[in-house]
Amino acid sequence: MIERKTLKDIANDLKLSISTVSKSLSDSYEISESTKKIVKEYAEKHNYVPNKVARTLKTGKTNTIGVIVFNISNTFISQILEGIHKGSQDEKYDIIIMQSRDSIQLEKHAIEVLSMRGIDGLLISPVAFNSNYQQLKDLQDSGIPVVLFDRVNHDLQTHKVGVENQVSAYEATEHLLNSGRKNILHITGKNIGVAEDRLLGFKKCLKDHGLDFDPNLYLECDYSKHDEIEDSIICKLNYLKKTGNMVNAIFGATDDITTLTLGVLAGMNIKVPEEISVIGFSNIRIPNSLNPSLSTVVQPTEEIGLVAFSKLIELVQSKYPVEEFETIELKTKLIPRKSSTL
Amino acid sequence: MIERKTLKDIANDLKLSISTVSKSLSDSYEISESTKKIVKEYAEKHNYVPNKVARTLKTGKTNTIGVIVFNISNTFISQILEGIHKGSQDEKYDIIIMQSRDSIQLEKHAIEVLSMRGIDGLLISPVAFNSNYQQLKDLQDSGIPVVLFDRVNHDLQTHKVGVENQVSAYEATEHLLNSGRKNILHITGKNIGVAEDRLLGFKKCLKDHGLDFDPNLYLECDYSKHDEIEDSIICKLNYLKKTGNMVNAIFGATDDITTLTLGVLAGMNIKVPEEISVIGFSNIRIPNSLNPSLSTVVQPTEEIGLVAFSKLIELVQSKYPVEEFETIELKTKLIPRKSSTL
DNA sequence: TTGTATGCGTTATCAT
DNA sequence: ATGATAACGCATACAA
Repeated sequence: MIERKTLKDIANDLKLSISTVSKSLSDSYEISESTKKIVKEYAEKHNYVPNKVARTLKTGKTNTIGVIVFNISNTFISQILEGIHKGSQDEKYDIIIMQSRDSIQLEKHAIEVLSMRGIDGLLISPVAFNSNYQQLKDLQDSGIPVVLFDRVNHDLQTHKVGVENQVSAYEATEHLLNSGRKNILHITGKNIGVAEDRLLGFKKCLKDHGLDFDPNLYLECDYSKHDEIEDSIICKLNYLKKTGNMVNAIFGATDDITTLTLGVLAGMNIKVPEEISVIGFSNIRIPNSLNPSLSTVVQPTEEIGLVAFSKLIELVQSKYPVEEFETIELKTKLIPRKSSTL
Repeated sequence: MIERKTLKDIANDLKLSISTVSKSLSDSYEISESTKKIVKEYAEKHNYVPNKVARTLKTGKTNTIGVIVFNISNTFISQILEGIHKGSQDEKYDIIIMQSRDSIQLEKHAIEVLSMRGIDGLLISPVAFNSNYQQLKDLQDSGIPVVLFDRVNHDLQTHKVGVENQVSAYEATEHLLNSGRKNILHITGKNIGVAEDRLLGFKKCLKDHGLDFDPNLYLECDYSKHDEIEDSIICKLNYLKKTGNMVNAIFGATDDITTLTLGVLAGMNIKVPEEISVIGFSNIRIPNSLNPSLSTVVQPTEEIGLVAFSKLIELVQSKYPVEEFETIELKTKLIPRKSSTL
């Protein structure tokens, strides 16, 4: 077992003082070139690694950013994380990722763990509207900036980075209507911070096309009970069938819901798009050819991550408290495929 | 801006000593119940959060595990991370994830960053055979245990957690052969730690069926140049076509390669499985119905993560240096679909 | 039962 | 140009 060298060790070995060694390694102008050279070479040779923990304790800066998402293995999320990661590498920040699994309790716990451990800033896609508002506010007040991404429907005053939910939903809906499908079931997540605007866009589009929104053609799934989503979709479809109100299109408001819906339809032996067209927010990355039955609203996930990260760093590095916050809405891309264009 | 309270602050406010406060909060037997009560209530009220950085500096334990993977947004990897995360939550460990992007240089950097920051252990899926051997060895020697997962073909002496690569490849190959496809192109990654065994299984199966391995029907892609993989596949297929040696099946040795191959085939307008059957290692989670053309070898990703994590924690928490290491090979599942069963 | 003092490895301030 | 020393927040051995 080899112990790691500290400044003290090097100082002893070289018969120098700790501060001389420290300054040499940080290339201070106070130290002579010759001494610097000796110290640096010695450090290199014994591969000295500075203890970041000690440095953090001293400087108060952790060079770490906390990220809270509901599930890292979700395609959409992992693409955003990719963007965050890219940003972090340029800026020499480390990233600690925690999962909320769409539970307010776990989200709270994640915030606590991160705040204990010490972070310079927090990126969060909150579980629900105003979830853990007070904790996030306290964090901000203690000097740790917070930036919201993806699910930005939250009262916290800060930068928010998401997509044009309303517009995107409007366009997707219009696409369905234009292909002749007028009975559209809207499936969404309960209280998840993007649902509201997407529903608004959906409704607005119907209205603009002279159609009424039918509350029966609306299903809200509980994300915190993820396992039950499929069942509730099946249930809804069966109910509609039984009441002679079967739809000819489905609008999936999130990545998860869209994918699950397709699975359910396949399981029920309902042909897509012949019987039911499907359009949905989705970022699954598979070749078009593999996935002919799904028209998608694609979000610029990596960009969301990158932008959110850089807005956060802006706050972290700003010398004075920031008062003016931005809400950034990135554009999405509508990709029509066979599922909605018979 | 509200400052966070420290032990010192509480001690001052309560006219107690720092150590009394410290001991109270850790429920020491030395402190009277009444004092403990006062301190705890005060701490709770001002929501005191212990400074983990300081604690780490003192105790030497970070309660953090480093994880190095080549790409977090890869489906396969993110599923493994999910498993690691699950394990870590039970054990109260935090996870720091770094990406190597299949570059030995970046992998080295990741190891350095993690070791600077302080971790109690490292989980790594190495870039290549013996990549950064010395750094990992040094880490081990300095008392930070390392566990390898996924790509376990590496000389480092430690626990290794992967799947039965040889057996899985054998079975997948046999599946192709049994469906009558004998001209199989094997596409794999160069030097990535799972390739070798999968190729061995492939060859063995051919041999057992009285077939020779044709070096022309073999393509090795360079993962560190990810963007070029598609081109090299296209190139290979064109070459085979030109030389009148066209295959009727493809074996994809990794998740990425398999997906890319399908994209390429679609782009070239080659019908799957009519013209070319495809079977591959793949963990993309989409309903069967969406993905009828791909037979897969599915790996127990979450289990890989969980097992790797628990083996690491075993090392982290063991009082004495461990000498006996295990190589764990989990079972995979072959899922035949239309792509290989005309 | 409570308090004092020390050190973890840095950085930074102030001598020399 | 180099060195001595204090401080970051906590845990802990030891003193009272």
